[in-house]
Amino acid sequence: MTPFPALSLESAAPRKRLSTLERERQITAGAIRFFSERGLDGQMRDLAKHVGITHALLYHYFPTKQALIDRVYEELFEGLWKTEWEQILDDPKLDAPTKFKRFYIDYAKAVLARDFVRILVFSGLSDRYIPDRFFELLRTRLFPRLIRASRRHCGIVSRAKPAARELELLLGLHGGIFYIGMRRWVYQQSLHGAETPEQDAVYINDRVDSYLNSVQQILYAAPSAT
Amino acid sequence: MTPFPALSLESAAPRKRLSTLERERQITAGAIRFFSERGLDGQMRDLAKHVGITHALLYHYFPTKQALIDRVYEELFEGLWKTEWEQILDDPKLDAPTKFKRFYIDYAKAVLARDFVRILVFSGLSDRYIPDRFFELLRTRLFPRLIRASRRHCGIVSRAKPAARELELLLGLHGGIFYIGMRRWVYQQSLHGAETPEQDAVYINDRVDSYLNSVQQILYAAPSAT
DNA sequence: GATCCTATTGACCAAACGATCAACAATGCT
DNA sequence: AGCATTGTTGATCGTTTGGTCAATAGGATC
Repeated sequence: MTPFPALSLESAAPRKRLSTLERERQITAGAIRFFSERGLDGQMRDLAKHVGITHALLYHYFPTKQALIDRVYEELFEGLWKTEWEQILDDPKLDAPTKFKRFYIDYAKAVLARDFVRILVFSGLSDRYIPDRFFELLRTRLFPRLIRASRRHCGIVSRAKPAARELELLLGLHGGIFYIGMRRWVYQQSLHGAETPEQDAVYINDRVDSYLNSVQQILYAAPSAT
Repeated sequence: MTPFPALSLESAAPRKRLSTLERERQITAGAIRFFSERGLDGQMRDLAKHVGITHALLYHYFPTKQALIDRVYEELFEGLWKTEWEQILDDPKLDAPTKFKRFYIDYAKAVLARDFVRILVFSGLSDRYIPDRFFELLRTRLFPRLIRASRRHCGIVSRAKPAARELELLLGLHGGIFYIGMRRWVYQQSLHGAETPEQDAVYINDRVDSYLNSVQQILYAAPSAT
């Protein structure tokens, strides 16, 4: 498949003998790249080539393939969630549009990254380890805050459990933003030109405006719609 | 993995000798189910067990594994796109909300099906065969019509090529709807109770309303927003 | 520069994998 | 009933795969 057996990170053949810590980091980083590309079924020998070592060495650092995958999961997850986001969403001085936009623009930068999106989806299709943990975060730390902000935006103070329609409309926004990552890193369909964080911010702002401009009317207006 | 070697479609061990056509259909149907569950890396022997035959018989009907996968791709794609959808969206007598809702509710029933969603994503992560073809459909037959209906809804008659922001806001709606399928068939996170087509319709209607209620103001109003 | 420590490797194993083929056994035809 | 057709299987092949291990060699310490 790959034209060259050795590759990217290394120039050609860096020979040998790194410190344990350094090599371990190198393997972990290489594994994240590799498994995000090939999937969790990627072969250990291919990964070894990718890192520039023998596959036997992988087993010196990780007792089993699953152990390495677990490490990849850890590495990918840790540092992903910024408590700073919760501070933004809890800040009583900010209005809803500001909260949503600041949060989602930064969230997109962290979460819509290639390695995370692909491994999230790979894991979803197999062991579901990442989605289970990730949605636990969203369910407990994110969605309640966004619902609260949405309600306040509409002049509602209730702290009642979100209704299904409330949550679903929010998930429409959330999923619409995640769809940017799906198209970019899974389908690899670019539909239109430049893909910079600045452009993403424009699109995210529009999506947020669309949600906040209509949520009042759709969910909390007197029962008579369509 | 699976508790029973033989399974679903067959009662126990249906012995032998089906007509060529019948067996081929059985294999194809089984392969769709099987590959949508295990991914395209699923083993031929497991698939054979799943269908209730020997894996050698698979090679009697399909010369190679790839040939079978190609067949799965075909089968999954054919009959998916209903020209009826284009008729709805082209009908000058319908207003935008009706068009969007009728279309997306029916579209969701066909496209957000388990097998299609999972194989779409599996394929996206590997050979991208399905996403490439599917997005070609969306790009040429769907999005232009939805943009046209959106513009008309806003009192705009231009037939100019969609601007990036126009298309992206629409993709926010589209992706938000597809997200229902992702959560259901990939992440398998059910966040809240019942998952019936009727419930889906409610959520889809809300999403469509949210988009159409705000698109005018966001995209086509005098330049002064936030 | 000799010595020790251990990071690194090549060779190897058993199971799994896609693929092949000669032999077997239903079914239809006469 | 007998025969030809062909759907079906068990055995087998060559390769790939995760995993093991004894032997090698690079670097630090003295």
